[in-house]
Amino acid sequence: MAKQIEGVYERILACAKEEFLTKGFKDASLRVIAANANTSTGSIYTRFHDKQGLFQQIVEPVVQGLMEMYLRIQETFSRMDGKTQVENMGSYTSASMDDMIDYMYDHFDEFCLLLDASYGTRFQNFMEEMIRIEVEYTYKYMKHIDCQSISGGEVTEEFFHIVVTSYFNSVFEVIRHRMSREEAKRYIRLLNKYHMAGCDTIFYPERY
Amino acid sequence: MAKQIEGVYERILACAKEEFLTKGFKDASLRVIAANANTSTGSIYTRFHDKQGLFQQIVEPVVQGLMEMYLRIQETFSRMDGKTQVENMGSYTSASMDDMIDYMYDHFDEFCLLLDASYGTRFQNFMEEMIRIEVEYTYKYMKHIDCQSISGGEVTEEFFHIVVTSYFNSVFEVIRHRMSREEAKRYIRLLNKYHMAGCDTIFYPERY
Amino acid sequence: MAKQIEGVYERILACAKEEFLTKGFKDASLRVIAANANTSTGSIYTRFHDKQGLFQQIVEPVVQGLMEMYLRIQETFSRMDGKTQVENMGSYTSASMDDMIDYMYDHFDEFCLLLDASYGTRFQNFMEEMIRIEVEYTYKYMKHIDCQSISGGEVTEEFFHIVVTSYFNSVFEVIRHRMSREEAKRYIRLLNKYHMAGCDTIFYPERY
Amino acid sequence: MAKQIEGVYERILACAKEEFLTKGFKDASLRVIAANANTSTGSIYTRFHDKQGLFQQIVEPVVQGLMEMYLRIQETFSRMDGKTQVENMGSYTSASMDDMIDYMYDHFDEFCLLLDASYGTRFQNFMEEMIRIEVEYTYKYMKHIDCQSISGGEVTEEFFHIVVTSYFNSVFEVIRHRMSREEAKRYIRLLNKYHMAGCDTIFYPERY
DNA sequence: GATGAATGAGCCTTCATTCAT
DNA sequence: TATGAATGAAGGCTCATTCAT
Repeated sequence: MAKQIEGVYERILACAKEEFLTKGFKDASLRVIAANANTSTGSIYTRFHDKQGLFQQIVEPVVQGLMEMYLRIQETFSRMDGKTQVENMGSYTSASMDDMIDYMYDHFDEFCLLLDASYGTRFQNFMEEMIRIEVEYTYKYMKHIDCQSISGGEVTEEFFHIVVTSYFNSVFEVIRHRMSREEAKRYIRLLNKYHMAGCDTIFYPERY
Repeated sequence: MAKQIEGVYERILACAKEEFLTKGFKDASLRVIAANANTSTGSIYTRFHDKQGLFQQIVEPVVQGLMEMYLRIQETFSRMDGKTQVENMGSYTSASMDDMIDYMYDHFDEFCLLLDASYGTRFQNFMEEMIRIEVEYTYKYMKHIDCQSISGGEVTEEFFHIVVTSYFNSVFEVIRHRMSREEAKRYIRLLNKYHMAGCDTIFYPERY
Repeated sequence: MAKQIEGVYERILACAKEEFLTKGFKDASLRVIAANANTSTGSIYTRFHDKQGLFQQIVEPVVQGLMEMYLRIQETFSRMDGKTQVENMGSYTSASMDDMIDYMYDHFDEFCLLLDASYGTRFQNFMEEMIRIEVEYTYKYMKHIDCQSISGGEVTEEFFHIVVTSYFNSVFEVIRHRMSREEAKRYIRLLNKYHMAGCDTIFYPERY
Repeated sequence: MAKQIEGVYERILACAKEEFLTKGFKDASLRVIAANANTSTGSIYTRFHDKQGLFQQIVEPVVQGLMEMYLRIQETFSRMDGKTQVENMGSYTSASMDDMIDYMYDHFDEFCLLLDASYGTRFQNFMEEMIRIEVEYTYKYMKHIDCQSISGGEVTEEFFHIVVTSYFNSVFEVIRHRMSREEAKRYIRLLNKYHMAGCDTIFYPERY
């Protein structure tokens, strides 16, 4: 009864991360990964079924973790009463983002894979999916609190989507620059202000 | 006098655009392009020399046009005297961006190729290059007019780079949404306000 | 009634020589030849039928000229009476070779093509063919004058073939070195002595 | 433990030898080799990395063996004292050549590949290299023993190069004739005498 | 369960030759 | 007759995946 050789699993994952990060999913070569991990292509298939499976194994826990955290944040916010929501939106968003950044830095490589190396996998739309959810929730909320520029039709859901994408991408860009966690947080706090001010121009255009 | 069969050139270009847009440069197959264009792989080589050449033929004029326009804009601005610069920065930037949007819409597919399908070609860093130039020029300019948060070290060039990337990407995101030109312009005007306000939080943080 | 454009024929030949010399018959590209000759591939086919035909056109006159000269030399020798033959063999061979060298130098490129670039054509065995004839004639002659080592079976026709090949190749080697005609002749005269002495060891082994 | 299917390695080598011998390196087709060997092109790559690697695998050991043997022979000779050298040159050369012939016959196909099918590989100059070495050593030696025709400038190194080439080629020609090993040796012994006598005409022209 | 050789489709590219203009 | 675009077979090579050992 042969047992899976200890350490191989981990080595494959480590080498796969590197290969995927360097070349992207499609251009990554399983043979190269196997060779670097000092094992055989076959043993990748035993453990991960196929190339997609390998990528998924690396990335899925982080996807789920991120999604859970994200939904928890949304959930918590939506359970607040209306007044609290309005009063704390800024600080809550900021604190939440801090937690998210921590999570991303705790799973840095995996997150980078999702960001820039997932083309060709079923995760290639992960970021878009998150943005979609964010847009949906927030847009509903803005409508709910009767935001004028939305009910007035000046800010469509599509435009809001673009803005949120811009926001997320600016955060991701910080990640891509591979700065230290603290520096990143400082920058992202600045970005929050930046985008908050930007959002004001959208939702309260009369002030501009 | 041997002539190229009429329409083949156009068909190849059209099918190549589609193939490149769908799969990206690397994953695109010349066989598929040739088959869709109802011709032979060889006839691609007759016209475009090789795969890179085909992509280049599609994209290069647009790259040059865009670069020229972009540099002309920068040049014109830098020739204004200091006072005019400060006073008209906002409106000038906005008008310039309108021209750029027009150019991009005039060459829509080509621009999308540059945006999302150029990995593996010598154009893969085109957007980054534009951003780099924009950052360089503008950062110098801000320093020149003695922006406090820059001389104070709060806004590093790196952070500014992130912000500009965010700005450009939001514009590109509009393009990606494939909306009508007019809608796009309207959105992008809004985005300009959005980012201007955001930039104020960076350059004049004392107000926030 | 369109006429063949003047000078094209010559230009194709010139460029073909260069291309064949540089790359050999198989690796030579008709498109390169046409391009260098400032004409079209088609015009090569009009004039020379195909790739082989082009090579042949360059080389065939020289092949024939050389063959004629060679056969004339053989013929003349065979018409001498036995005594004259024996007495003048050395000087006659030497003078003949001088004439041949002149011929080769008069058609230097063509000869080099035959020598080193004819693989893949019907001329690839041209040299062997010449050697075969030389062997046949000379061997018969040696037998005729009742050479002991031949009738004694010590020198087979095959061995004689090898020796003649060696002789010819040493002459060709001089050609390959691309020295001046005069220098070449001087060297080849030395080579004649060299091989004459060598031949003596074969035909009169008792002296060695 | 995945094993290479038995006999495939050998079959590929055998078919490759045949294909290379028949068509030369460049014109040989891996597809044809694979088909003849009843396997897939991929399995050639598994074993030999690429086309060059396949050729190299066949030929390299022989190249090294021959070179080692050759250099050992040169070395041994150069270690003799001057008098012994002069006295035994003939017999030593002859014995050495016998050993070389044995080696070539022990690796007949490989040697033929080197001889006539290596164009386009890194072995294409192997024979010239051997000749170059031989010329260098021997020319030095002749100078050293103060050969008159060398110091007199009658025999240049270039001419000597031509002569040595002629000698080697005559030996190779025997190989090409694919005669039995014994016959070959007998012929080559005769060739040695032939060329020795020839060399005398060069180095001691006053006797002729 | 581990191995890695085998597979064969697919990649870009080159070429001699044909043939419509 | 001149042109050179069109053709399609063939080239070397890579790869994810399968499967016998």
